[in-house]
Amino acid sequence: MARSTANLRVIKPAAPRKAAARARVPAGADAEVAAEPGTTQRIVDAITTAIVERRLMPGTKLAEQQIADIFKVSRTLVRQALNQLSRDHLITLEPARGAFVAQPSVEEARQVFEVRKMVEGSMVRQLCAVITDVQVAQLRQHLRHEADALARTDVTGRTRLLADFHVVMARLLGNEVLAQLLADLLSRCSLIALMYQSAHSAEHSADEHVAIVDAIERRDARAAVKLMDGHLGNVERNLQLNPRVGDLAQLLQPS
Amino acid sequence: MARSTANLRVIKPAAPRKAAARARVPAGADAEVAAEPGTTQRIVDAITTAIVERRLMPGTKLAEQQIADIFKVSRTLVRQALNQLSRDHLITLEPARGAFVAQPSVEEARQVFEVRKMVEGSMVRQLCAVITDVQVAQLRQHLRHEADALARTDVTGRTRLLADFHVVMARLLGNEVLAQLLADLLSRCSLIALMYQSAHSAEHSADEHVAIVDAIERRDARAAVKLMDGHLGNVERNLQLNPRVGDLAQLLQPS
DNA sequence: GTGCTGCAAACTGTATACACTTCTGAATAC
DNA sequence: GTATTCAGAAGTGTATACAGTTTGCAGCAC
Repeated sequence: MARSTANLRVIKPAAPRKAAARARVPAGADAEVAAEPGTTQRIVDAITTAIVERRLMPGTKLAEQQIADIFKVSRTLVRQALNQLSRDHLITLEPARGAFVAQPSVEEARQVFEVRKMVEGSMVRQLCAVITDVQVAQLRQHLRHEADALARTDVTGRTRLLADFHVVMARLLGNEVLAQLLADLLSRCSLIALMYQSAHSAEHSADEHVAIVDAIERRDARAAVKLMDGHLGNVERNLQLNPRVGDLAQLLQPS
Repeated sequence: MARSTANLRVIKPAAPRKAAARARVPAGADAEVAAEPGTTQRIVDAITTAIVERRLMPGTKLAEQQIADIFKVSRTLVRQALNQLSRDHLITLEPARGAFVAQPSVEEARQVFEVRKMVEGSMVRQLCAVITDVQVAQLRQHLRHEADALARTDVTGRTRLLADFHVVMARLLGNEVLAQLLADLLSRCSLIALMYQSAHSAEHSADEHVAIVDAIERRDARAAVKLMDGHLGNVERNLQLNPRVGDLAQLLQPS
């Protein structure tokens, strides 16, 4: 299938100077981040969104050559991307068998939400102590975006914004390590939601976000923590944490 | 049964280097995978321990071919390992220039410790609520190991055990997601300590561990959280968070 | 002597080649 | 007709080849 080399050389550079992909912005407000069209990253992003937007269902096999053909690159780059995705727990790599869209177990889902409660509870408490009025306004604006997406029934944007809410709070603390950690957890949650969620009840989540911001604005740490904890509990409870597709191992367990 | 033998390739010469730093188990599936001495993982472990044991100083360049020669493999596997290490923040990959042992900035150090306080505070509180007497005994045993290493002035083992203490607690909660998250943070802390630590004051840390376990045994959540927070604060305060080698950018900043 | 230019060695980034494993399906045995 | 075996296809794991970039040094201009 490999057509002769010919001139498949796609000169993709055009990226003159690789900017700071690493979030290392000490003092200089040199903020041209976020735009790294690295070839591998492009593949990672494409597969990630495909999974999150439910175009790739859990358990789907991701054949290397197939993906390589799609992106017009060699398997080398595809393998790099798959490795990265596997470290994000979005896919699982089975030795000598290939890559598959991950099927997080019920137990894993439980653990992820437990960790989120720990991290985000502390985060909200901290936020109440140090947040400025300007930052509260930023949160309000995010809530407005959520409402917009909800009104437009923009499912994709809505889902993303609801998740981003949590990352935005981390960013407000100026803690990039925290933000990245939370982003990782949230991508896993996307997959979990995808597997176990019946009805999305997005308005419910958005309302709870509003309540949380209200508490933060009042600098009422205790209430904010409680609300966040309840919010995450609701999201988790909203999942059908009963075995479903792909959980054959659990379905056939107690025979 | 054995068709074409094919013994022209010695896959791996059974290197007995274990170092189960990060076990890559699918979390929900069959758990007979336990020890996978994958070739790539062997390189990752070797470099990791070399960094943590201060044989590779921050800023050191890691040339691919050089490492490939050492491990008698091709650059392909070395690159995989380097990618993994870069995601663990132990090295940084500079495009077209190579891999270097990371030099975490002071700001990054601060953020990592802040996250640790958040996560481990919640963890200890949770632990007080659910821990069993048997598990308390397990913690005590770990403390004993710490004391042993201290008595033997086994620097390497001591450092590892002091870090493991925190992961052990995560494991006691039965939360693998939490444990892995913490393990990541701790590996970054090793590097941070390596860069900024003057005197180790290991006994001090060990004593504080004892106090934490005491509080946990009493199921005194408030005290345990406070002790853990103080402990992490002490560790952080013990660092010389002033610019040092490698922080030239900061040193030359206000010119 | 100092500074610029350009070439060559070394190294990284990507593609391709090849070995080995898994899977599928058809032919064979019962 | 059902079960077993085995060969070919397809796919993954690793090595190697090749192209582009960075870097260090030598040579040249001034």
